[in-house]
Amino acid sequence: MPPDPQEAELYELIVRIRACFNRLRTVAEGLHRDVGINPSMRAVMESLAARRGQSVPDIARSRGGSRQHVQTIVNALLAGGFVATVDNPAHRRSPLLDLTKSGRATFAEVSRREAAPLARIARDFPAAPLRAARRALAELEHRLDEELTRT
Amino acid sequence: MPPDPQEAELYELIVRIRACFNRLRTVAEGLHRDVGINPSMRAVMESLAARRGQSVPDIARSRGGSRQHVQTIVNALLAGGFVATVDNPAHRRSPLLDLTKSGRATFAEVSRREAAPLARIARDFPAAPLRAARRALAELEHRLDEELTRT
DNA sequence: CCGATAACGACAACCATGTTGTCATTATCC
DNA sequence: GGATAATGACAACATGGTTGTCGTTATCGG
Repeated sequence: MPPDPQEAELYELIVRIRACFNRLRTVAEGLHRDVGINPSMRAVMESLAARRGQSVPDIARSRGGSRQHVQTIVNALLAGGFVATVDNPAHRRSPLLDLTKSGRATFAEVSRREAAPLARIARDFPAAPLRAARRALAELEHRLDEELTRT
Repeated sequence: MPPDPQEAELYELIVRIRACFNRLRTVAEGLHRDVGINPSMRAVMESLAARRGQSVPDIARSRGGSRQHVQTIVNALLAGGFVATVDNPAHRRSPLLDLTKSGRATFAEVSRREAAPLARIARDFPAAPLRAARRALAELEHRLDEELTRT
């Protein structure tokens, strides 16, 4: 633990971020159990829910992942019938993707499942600290980006 | 995004937690590059720095991980000469562990490396929101634990 | 129009981190 | 002293990726 109080406070916040992240991940895993998708697949479905008709490289670019990784996720989604291909007028071999009816239903189901825990946790959560935390983490995120782009 | 403003705020906070976590992980990876250890190994070393003379199951219990996983980490630490075994008077086949001189030096080096980014980020960070964020995340952590122990 | 170049799908090979299960050995408890 | 729990060692597997390569397909500059 750093001696400087401000740094100690930041260090403690970082510890909390890690602890919360791990718990959030565990909760998210529970949400996705038994619906045939995992959080990665859900993230890609979210991209397609926000903007339909994207190709695999489109999704990879918008999400920052590798093209190959997104491809494997999309392949799993295709195998599960959650997304379907649509002819791409701009590229013969690179089809556009869209959620199927089943894919939309599964996505909605996961969203529905997460609503209850979210409401339970948000209920009576002190509003002002919540806002402050969101803003502080946005600032921290920004500073970490600066840290990462240091040459 | 949930319609309720309070839930939306919480949702946004969760998004920020994930974003910060990923950046923190990337920064941490940079800190460990070229010193021969990874963050997992460092965590075990931290346990040993805090209390020397623990056995593998001791560390596993205190850190919540599986015994086998800690064993693989400890094996890597032994192979790298970062920790050494000490005879365990209470168990012939389960030696106690201790950081070697090299292990202590490496641990100190990583700690030293992280001091600079920590100080840069903490510098001029608004103190009140930082405290509020730490407290809010502690509360969130607690509520997530309740969520996870729901039957 | 044509050639170079970039982007694409598909596939394989890895890698890292961590879990789970099993076995023989060793402590511990009744 | 005998049942039971704890331990090290090892294998198998799961997950979520990355990296590299290949042949094909668009795109852009001349």
